[in-house]
Amino acid sequence: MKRPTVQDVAREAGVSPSTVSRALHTRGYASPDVRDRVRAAAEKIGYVLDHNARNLRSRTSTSIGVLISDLRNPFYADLAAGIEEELRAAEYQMVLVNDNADPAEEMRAAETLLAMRVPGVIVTPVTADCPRMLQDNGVHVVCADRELRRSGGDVVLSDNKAGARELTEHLIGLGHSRIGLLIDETKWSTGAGRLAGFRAAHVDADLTLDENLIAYTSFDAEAARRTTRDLLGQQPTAIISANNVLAQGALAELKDRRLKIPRQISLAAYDDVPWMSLVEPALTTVDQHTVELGRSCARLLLARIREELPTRRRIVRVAPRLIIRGSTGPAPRA
Amino acid sequence: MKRPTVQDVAREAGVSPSTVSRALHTRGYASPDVRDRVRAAAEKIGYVLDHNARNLRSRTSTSIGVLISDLRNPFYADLAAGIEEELRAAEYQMVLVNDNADPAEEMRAAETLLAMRVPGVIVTPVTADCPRMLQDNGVHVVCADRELRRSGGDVVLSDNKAGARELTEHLIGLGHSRIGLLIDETKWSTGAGRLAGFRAAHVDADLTLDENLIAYTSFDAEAARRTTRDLLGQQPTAIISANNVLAQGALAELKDRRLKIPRQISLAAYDDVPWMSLVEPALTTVDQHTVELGRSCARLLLARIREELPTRRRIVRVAPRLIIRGSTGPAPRA
DNA sequence: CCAACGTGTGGCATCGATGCCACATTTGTG
DNA sequence: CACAAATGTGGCATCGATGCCACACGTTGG
Repeated sequence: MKRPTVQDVAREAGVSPSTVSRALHTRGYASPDVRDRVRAAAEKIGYVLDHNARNLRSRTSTSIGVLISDLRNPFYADLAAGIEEELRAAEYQMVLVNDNADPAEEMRAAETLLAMRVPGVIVTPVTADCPRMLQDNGVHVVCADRELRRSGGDVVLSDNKAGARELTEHLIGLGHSRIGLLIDETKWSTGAGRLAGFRAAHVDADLTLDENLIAYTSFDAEAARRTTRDLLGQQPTAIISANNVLAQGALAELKDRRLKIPRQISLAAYDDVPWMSLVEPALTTVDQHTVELGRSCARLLLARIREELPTRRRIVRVAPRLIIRGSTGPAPRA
Repeated sequence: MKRPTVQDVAREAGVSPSTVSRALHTRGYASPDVRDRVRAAAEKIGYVLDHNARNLRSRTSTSIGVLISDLRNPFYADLAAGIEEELRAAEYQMVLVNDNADPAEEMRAAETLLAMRVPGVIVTPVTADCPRMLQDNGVHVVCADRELRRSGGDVVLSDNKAGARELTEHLIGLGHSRIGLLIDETKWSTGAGRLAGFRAAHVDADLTLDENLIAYTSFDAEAARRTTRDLLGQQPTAIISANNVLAQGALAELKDRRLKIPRQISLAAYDDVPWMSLVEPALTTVDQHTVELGRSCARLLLARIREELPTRRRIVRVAPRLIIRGSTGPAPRA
């Protein structure tokens, strides 16, 4: 299977290969007349640019690496969709890799991306090693959704603290004073921020927070369900789940116990995903604008690649939005 | 930013570039001793292969194009996740493009993939032109989820007819004789198959199907909702929605009307997605094994690329599975 | 003891596009 | 009208890895 090259187009159009290259792909001198002739010739013989050759010669690439944990989680899917949309508009391609939140997989993927000579990578980092290694090799990095200490690279985050605070305030405003928080991790900025917002709202309202109401669990609906069961022993009148996966477990447990939401207990979640408005009652949530988060990542990365940004590290914080639905209501009387 | 090349490794290890290439990447003669020395040298100076150079020279690539409609739809996300999983295991990369089911976008993406010299593409085709064009250019194509007439290429499908038939039989078995079908398209094999299965079940049960019960709508939850409203005028005792998006609309409308599911009306859907088991009552569905569908696509494509398959076009049909949940029950008495 | 062989290594051209420079041609200016 | 500047075009080397061939060994068998 032999495809035509610039040489062939040159012969067909009666010009030199250099001219073909200029006329078709790179900007630079080429008279309108020649441009048309070259374009016609290329069209006629079915010429298609070879990205590998171009990338090799010009030491660039229009492929961008995207490293996420799990495409099946709507959060990551939305993020990827936003990224892809923006990249496509800029004539870039997205190389998507699932790392299953496994440091080894993440590192392997990063090495592959290095080999592809991608100019940039967007990653929801598992380990600081990965972004750092990429940067050490001259690849621009944007960390999405979380910030790892000393990982380097630009960052795009949801303003977790503000979102969690607002959500908690909403519940406090409804008279809840024993609010349970279901959370999986607090080492990354994501969980840490949400926890901080939760605490801050208590402080602001002069409420002492019973530490037993903070229920640590693992990133898994089934585990969240068991943890919810334990948490209910602490007699909360409302539960906040720190992300969409944990919310599934919490909801399952509450329904299983036939607890009336929100009459007997309120439920709310960080990270709005579609099913949350389909269940009955629909869940009060914090919408992270995940697709927009993805778009921001891509825009930021492209700006970096084009060297339009000052050297200084940039941190973009996307304001979340509280969506009040039916799952939160006044605290029941004790 | 200058990275080490095979030349540098060769110098470091005291061998020739050819030997480095053989020792590190290609199979071929290289004594264990030299292999180790080369590996050590590469490690030491931080050498990373350049895929562009390799691809150019060897006229291959380990990137695979994946062309889908909408990553935000869990069906496509699962498909992509399955594909990526299998590709990653085989040391291939996934270049993912959303075409928004737009023929022009699809074609543009296909051209980009040609330029990348990918050896294969997995596509949920919008137009037969796209797979055909790719094949004309020597790219292996696997069509996922649907078959377009004369599009060429291998195909991986859910056995839509069998699945729809089984689902319909389940409802007929519950005593339903007026079953509404909410469907968006019947031109592609997907919709056509589901409709055929729906009809076949009626024939098998000696039921005459009232054509007014087949409600055509567009691929959009809001439209599906309006169509459901109209469909209810035909007095169905059960509704089947042909995919997960339409199911959202149908459910919303039934809930809005405060119809008791399944006491007053049963609801079922083709294409199981997570929210369907979270709502109350959980939806009876047909699980397409979407992730496995994706894996199959990737395996098939890789086998093609490795030329392990006979020339003849292959059609893989993945058997779906009926999952009975709470949303379907006995037909109400007339 | 020498031919035939197997094994491991190096040399060189090559994949296709493009950056850079030299040069030809046209246009503008004093 | 001459000379400088602007505008196009072609030639050639180059990006980095690898396929292919030639060849230098050491081994085996007649």
